[in-house]
Amino acid sequence: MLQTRAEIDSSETLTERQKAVLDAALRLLVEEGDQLTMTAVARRASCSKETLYKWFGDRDGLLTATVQWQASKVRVAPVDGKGVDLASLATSLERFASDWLKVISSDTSIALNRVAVGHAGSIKRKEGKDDLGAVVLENGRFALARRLKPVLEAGKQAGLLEFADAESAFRTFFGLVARDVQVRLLLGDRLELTEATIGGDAVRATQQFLALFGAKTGPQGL
Amino acid sequence: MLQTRAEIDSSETLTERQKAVLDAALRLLVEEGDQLTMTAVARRASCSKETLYKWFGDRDGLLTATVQWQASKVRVAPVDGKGVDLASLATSLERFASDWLKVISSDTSIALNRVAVGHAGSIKRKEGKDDLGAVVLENGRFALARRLKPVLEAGKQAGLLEFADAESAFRTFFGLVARDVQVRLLLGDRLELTEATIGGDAVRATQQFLALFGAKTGPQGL
DNA sequence: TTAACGCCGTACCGTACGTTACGGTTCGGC
DNA sequence: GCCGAACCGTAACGTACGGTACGGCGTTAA
Repeated sequence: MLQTRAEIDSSETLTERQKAVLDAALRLLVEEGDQLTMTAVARRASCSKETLYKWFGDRDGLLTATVQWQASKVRVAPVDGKGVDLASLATSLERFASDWLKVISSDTSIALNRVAVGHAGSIKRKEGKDDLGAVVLENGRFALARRLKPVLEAGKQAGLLEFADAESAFRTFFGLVARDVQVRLLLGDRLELTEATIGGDAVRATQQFLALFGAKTGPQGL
Repeated sequence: MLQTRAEIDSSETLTERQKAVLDAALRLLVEEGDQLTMTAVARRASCSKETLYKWFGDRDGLLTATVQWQASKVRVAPVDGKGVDLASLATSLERFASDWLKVISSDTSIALNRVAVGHAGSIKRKEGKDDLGAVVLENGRFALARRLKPVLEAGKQAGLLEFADAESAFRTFFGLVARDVQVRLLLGDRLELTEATIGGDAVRATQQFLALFGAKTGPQGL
């Protein structure tokens, strides 16, 4: 009974106790991987299974609520694209890139994406049933696009960027930032991203993006 | 030369009957998703469960054999980077991009990657135990790198490309080609890639890559 | 002909887990 | 102090599935 499209902010409709339970489920998910059993959650959260079923309906409901709960916690700070010059635009892009790399390389994100991918492989869900993959996509890749596109548009208005389609430009930026990182992590590849490498990758991706979509007007070489 | 462990080429050591069984498992994997039960495989392949266990040891062994069997089938044609001029280089890159997009958007690849991702989430595997994620990575992303890098190096030798690190250049190319496609597909996003869009994406990714890494010598505008 | 062998089909076992049921405890309201 | 609601802990139930055992059948070979 929670959400279909997952619009409602979880932090509103949940009691503190329920949030604590979902936090426990989240921790368990990160630590134990797919071994997320109802008994384990109940034990970890010091609550009864009966309560779990009353609150979340069934295992799928618990999973969905957990994913949405995590999603409601990572609302990233929106970057205002007001004073747009090349330096501030680059800074904004680097910030987005860095934030995104941190997100997709976090244990929580990896665990959640693993669950959602596995969930998408089950065919039982009827049309319109809330599936975890959609929730993760909506709060991950699509949320990023929604926040980044205004910045890109502002850059275009200011004559700093040139592109026909913001969606296409965003996807290129996405590719330049993420490259093979997410898939490798999901497949279990060790690949520790330190603060330094993330920062370097963010700068590199931003430079490449600007090289591809930066306006050719003005005296910028490269 | 393909895998780290499990070097044996599947097509060599398997009998025809065994290949047929693995094909049945593969089909079942694509159709039913994670509902790959031993009983279902036995029924689909018209063999007994006892035979499955004798041949593949346990469920994990069957899964691994299935993944490796599929991997042994998709040996992509190696592109020879001999006569290197800009046009042939671009054609090679477009070919790689197109092939890769076709692979990652195929039902088989999606199903296999889903299984491998789920597998990577289970923590029970002792160090060195063959895990599906490594096999998929080795035959996917890393195999692509092994085949593409010689082409990149040849382009560099011919003065057509400029880069310091082939690995880094490859990863950028990878990002420009795949962008968000694989993650979205794994998460269940509908996203049909037609022959036309794949071709267009391959051309775009190649142009962008050449814009970033193409040598600045000579009269090439963009 | 018959003995050995490989494999199919199926029944069977043990276990893990989702789900339900129930007794006991805490707590707010009257 | 009493009642009811909410909740905890745990036992119990049903099922699905990995894994094993066994009888039967076709094929090969002595």
